[in-house]
Amino acid sequence: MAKGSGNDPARRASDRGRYGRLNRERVLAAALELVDREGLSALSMRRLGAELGVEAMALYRYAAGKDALLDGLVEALYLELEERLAAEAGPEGEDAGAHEWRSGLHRIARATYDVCLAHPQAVPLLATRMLAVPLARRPLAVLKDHERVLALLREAGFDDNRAAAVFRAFTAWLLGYVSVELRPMVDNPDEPDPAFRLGLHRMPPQELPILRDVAPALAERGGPQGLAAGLDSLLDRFVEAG
Amino acid sequence: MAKGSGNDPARRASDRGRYGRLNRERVLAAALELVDREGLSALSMRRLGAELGVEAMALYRYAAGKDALLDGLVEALYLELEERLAAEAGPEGEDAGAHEWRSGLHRIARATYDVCLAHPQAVPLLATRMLAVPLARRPLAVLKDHERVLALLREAGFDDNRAAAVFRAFTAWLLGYVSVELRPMVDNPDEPDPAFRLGLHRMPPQELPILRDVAPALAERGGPQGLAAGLDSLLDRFVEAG
DNA sequence: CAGCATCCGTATACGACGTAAACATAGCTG
DNA sequence: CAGCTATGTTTACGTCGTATACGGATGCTG
Repeated sequence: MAKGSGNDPARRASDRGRYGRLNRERVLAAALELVDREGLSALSMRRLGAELGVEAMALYRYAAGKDALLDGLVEALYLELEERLAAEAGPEGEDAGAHEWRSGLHRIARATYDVCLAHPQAVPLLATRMLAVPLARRPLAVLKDHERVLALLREAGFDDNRAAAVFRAFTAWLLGYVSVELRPMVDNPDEPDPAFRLGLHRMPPQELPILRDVAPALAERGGPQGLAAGLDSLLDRFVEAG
Repeated sequence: MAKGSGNDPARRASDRGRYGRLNRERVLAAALELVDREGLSALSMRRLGAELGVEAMALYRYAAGKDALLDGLVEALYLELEERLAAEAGPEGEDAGAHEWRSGLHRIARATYDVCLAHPQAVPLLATRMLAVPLARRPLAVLKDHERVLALLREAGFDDNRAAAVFRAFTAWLLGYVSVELRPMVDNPDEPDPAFRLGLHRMPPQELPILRDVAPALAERGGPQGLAAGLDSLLDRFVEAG
């Protein structure tokens, strides 16, 4: 019977069959991939374990619990953001132009937008975990993003209070914008008629005349331009005229 | 043994002990109160049932399932918004000034802000359910809020596309602003020293120097003024100069 | 009032969930 | 090889959402 490491059934996921199968990075990557593929509600410890060819309890070596795992997902998103920012800037030094903090904020906003559109199913986590975790307990990648934004603002000469105000406006706009952008508008994607596709027949006809008219326009996205335009508006008055 | 409607123990909630104990309004009110008091995670069908002196399954007569109940909570928030708007305007007619659509948006924004601050534990629902429910399936009170905003914009002469763009910016800013405003910053409220209260000792000291400095300022709130200022910025460029 | 349909809350049960605790085994260290 | 630590498994418990079947109360019809 070959005394040892027999081939139990249910030893699926990885080639290197034996022991060092898992690590935090792999767990988080699998979790994010699962969420992207099947949505947040499909993410359970058991399911994620199965995805990795492992029992649920094994995951507890790499995340203290489900909440910590969700925070890990948030961290993964911010790590992806960090990657994108690093890749796009290339190995050249920082762009230290005179008023280039604005373009810096635009770059960060745009990259965040891209990450969110790449992982729409995970975006609710940004809102919910942010509202659950106090500043100092946020994942390191999140804090580094904060640091990056604040560094731009402080270099531009804002004092703490002014920098904080801009930071809040920047974050609010960015978070709100991607949330609105990702709201599902279509009720039945297979329907050819636009009104039915939006499911407008479900809405009370009398009470909502304007909404019915505007709904098709509402279903359009603002895109990155909308993001940038609003950001510019906020920065203009909030800052230069501050 | 009194053959019938004996006084079982566990007949707590309401005086009129008999049958018509429940209705949708009561269920939703109890749910919102429970969430306000103990947080979203305390809201389970069983727990809510107990709160009303009823078995969990009884709730299914008033909400098709847990998700529908959460949507009902969102609806309750928007009904409260509606009340506040009605109360504040008084019985006078609509304010039909020339460019008063701006003040109309400000009034709605402010009232929404107030409702959110009154129910901070429920705010994550706004983000998550909005990202889960397509437009046409949103609760009626939500749609009526949309209608109200769009009516202001259409009366002001915006065409559909322009109105939709302003609507999206308005919604994004509002939602993002309250989310940022409600983020927990304090790690340990009992601590007298501000730095410890924020839990700054938990953050890596070297990598986040600026964040550490700015954190106290970041912990301040923007308040209603911040909301109004940003909204004005957005409306200025987005609209008048559009 | 009697009979009956209808509404409303209960009882019971099932499968999935998060996770505590004890355990077994692989691979390193001496 | 002996022993230690790191890693994954097993088992178990309590809670969750909810499908289904049920019984008693309510209100309509005669």
